[in-house]
Amino acid sequence: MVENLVIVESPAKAKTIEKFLGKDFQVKSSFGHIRDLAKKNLGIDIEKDYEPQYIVPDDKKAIVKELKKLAKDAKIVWLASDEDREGEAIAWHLLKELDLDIKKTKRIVFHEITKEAIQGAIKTPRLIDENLVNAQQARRILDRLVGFELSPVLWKKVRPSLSAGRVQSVAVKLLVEREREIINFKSESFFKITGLFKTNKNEELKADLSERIKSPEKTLELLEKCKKAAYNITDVVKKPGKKSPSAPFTTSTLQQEASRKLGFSVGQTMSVAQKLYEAGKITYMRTDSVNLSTMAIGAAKNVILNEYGEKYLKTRNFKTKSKGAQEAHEAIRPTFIENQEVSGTDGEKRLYDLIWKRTVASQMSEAQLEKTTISINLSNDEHKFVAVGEVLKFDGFLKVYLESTDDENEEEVKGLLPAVNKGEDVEYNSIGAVERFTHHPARFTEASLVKKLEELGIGRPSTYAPTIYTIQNRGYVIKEDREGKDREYISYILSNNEIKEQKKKEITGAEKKKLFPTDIGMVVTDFLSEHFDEILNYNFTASVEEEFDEIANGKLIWSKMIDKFYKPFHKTVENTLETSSRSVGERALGDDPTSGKPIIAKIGPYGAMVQIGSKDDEEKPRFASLQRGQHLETITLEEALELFKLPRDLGQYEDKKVVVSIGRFGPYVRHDSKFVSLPKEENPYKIELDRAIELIEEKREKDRLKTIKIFEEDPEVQVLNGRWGPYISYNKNNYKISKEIEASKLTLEQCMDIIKAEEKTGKKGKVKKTKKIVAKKKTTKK
DNA sequence: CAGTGAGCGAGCTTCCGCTTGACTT
Repeated sequence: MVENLVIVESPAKAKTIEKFLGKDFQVKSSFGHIRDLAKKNLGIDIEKDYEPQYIVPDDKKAIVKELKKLAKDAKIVWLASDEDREGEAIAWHLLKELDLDIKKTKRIVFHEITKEAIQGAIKTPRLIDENLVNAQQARRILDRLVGFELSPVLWKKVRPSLSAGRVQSVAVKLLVEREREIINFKSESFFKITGLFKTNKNEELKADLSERIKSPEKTLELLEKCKKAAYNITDVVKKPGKKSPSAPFTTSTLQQEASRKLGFSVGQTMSVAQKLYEAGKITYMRTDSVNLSTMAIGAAKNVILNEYGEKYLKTRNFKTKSKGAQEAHEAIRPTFIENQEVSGTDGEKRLYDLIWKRTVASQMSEAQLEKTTISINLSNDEHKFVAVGEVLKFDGFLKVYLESTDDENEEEVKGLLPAVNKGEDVEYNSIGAVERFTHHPARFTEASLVKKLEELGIGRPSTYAPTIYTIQNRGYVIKEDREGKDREYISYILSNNEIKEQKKKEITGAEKKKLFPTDIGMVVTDFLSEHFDEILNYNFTASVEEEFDEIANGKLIWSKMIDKFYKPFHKTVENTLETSSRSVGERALGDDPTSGKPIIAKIGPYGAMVQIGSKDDEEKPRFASLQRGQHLETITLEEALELFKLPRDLGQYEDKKVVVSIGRFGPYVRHDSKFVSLPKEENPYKIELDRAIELIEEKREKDRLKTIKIFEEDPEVQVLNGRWGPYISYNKNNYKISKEIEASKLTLEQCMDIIKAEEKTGKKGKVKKTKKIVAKKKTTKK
């Protein structure tokens, strides 16, 4: 029996700490929260002053049972969860659920995982801070009330299974607003004029005109002047500058840099970091702190002195800037900064390398720069050319690490300029004017959205990645690449006293791994903004956080705070359910020229669609789904009319009609009540009979190859060849055949055995996971 | 692999923050 039981949140942490504490201490992990609100009836008793109903979730039952037993046997139980709101609540739940005797229970906290810090914590135990626990309960209850009252409104007013919440709905709103800014953005063109000059030492000097010029006429006018002008250097200014290293990584900055430098999704970053953490290679990866322990700074100092010398050393402490940071952990850093590399997968190595460099660089000296600005005047015009160069005088931390930026406008690398003197004359070699265009605000990537959320104080390090996943999973947002479009632009070149004009082409607007709001994401955001403006407001989280702080300071009673929010909120929910109409994002596009009926775009039961006429007309309305790349917000009447050109009758084949149309699985050809999907490169609006017949024949051939065996005794049982190898089809269900069996030799009896065997095991294990899919199939089949 | 439509059916869906595995496709 061990006298002391220490409970922390993470098992990896437990393992490390156990080593520091010696034989009398057993360290166990709670694996995060051990209780949560029940899912039935909100899990909150509104009538009883919002009394929470806590239960232990199924996947936590085993760990609770084990901890309970160990706690019973221990003389002292040390609750060592993190020192923040959630950590305090975990300690309190443990106290309650494990039924701990308050006299033998002690609450301790530490900020860094070192022997001294932990032994120090053991010497200074305290009581559980009930106020802080209450702040957490208020947070939890508020989120449940918002999520579980808002989501059902969406099920009734927009579409089933949708979700809304304090965090996710705001994340989607950010994307929707940005997308609309982009849609409404009007790009303007201007001319960027760059001169290549020759100094009297025959060196080349590149300089840009200090102003943009809007019209081609004005540009040409200026170029004409340039022909005749004399050029003189009127100014050479040298200014020292410096660059400082960024703070060590937090969860959010790690996600951003891994996205920019390694191309990782935020989910990928977190799972690779988790692996490194579990292997003891880095500190905890879910943190909002930029703080390094004194031990870590000491280790970084040694590394820098050994590797780069004293000139490169400058230790510092960084301060957290982000809103609502709770700083229960250190920044993300290598556990042993001496280790510049680690073993592991390619991803682990690369992420570790990034963390190592960022940590070490944060304790290095600034880079020293010299910025040179050279101005060149024209003898016959007010405009002037300016050349800016930057020279690195001392690299400092840049020797190790340079943070990248989200800025997509590839700025030219400024380099060294030739040595020139004020008053010196130069001549031009050539002067070019290129038409450029103003750029719409950038679309969000997963990582830049996390950055924005963090700035607004919405969400926590442990939820950034799951939130990004949820909004994609619910269909509010899609991450994808989009192809750019061709754009023409004009370019003039003046050389040898002659101006030449060229029309050039470039590709613009291409997007890679960007987040786009979907039609449903826009409709839901509009609906929520209209009825629940308060919750969608970017400041909502910040303002409730202030109140949580007051609860934590004992200045506010949590149930009062909840009541003040809930009463009016609940009224709005009821009001909205009663009075608002269904929201399908309806947009009128104009009238159909043939029938004169109005054409509208809206969300239908199967996604975005266009419709001619309405339900109430005598004739049934006609429907067509929007195609990939088309959106409710932007589809035009012309595009809609195009969609109604289907189904198309192509003619006859084998005395039966051949019809091409688009169904829920994409474009298809129908012939003799059989369907053939069109391959991607075929266009249903243009395909002709000959090609359709080819496709029909191809499909027939494939079907012939598909069938391995059909049993005469029972034609329902078929052995078929599928995408993943042979399988058995029976009563519209499919059953896999294990690899050891040769499919062509199966007998009917053997097939039935396989079917029976799978139904047994299938029902036990699968039911839970496939529930959703089964339910969906039912509704779509009928 | 199979499936190619535009609200009757029964019952389900959902939140945010703490933590890791156990599952396939």
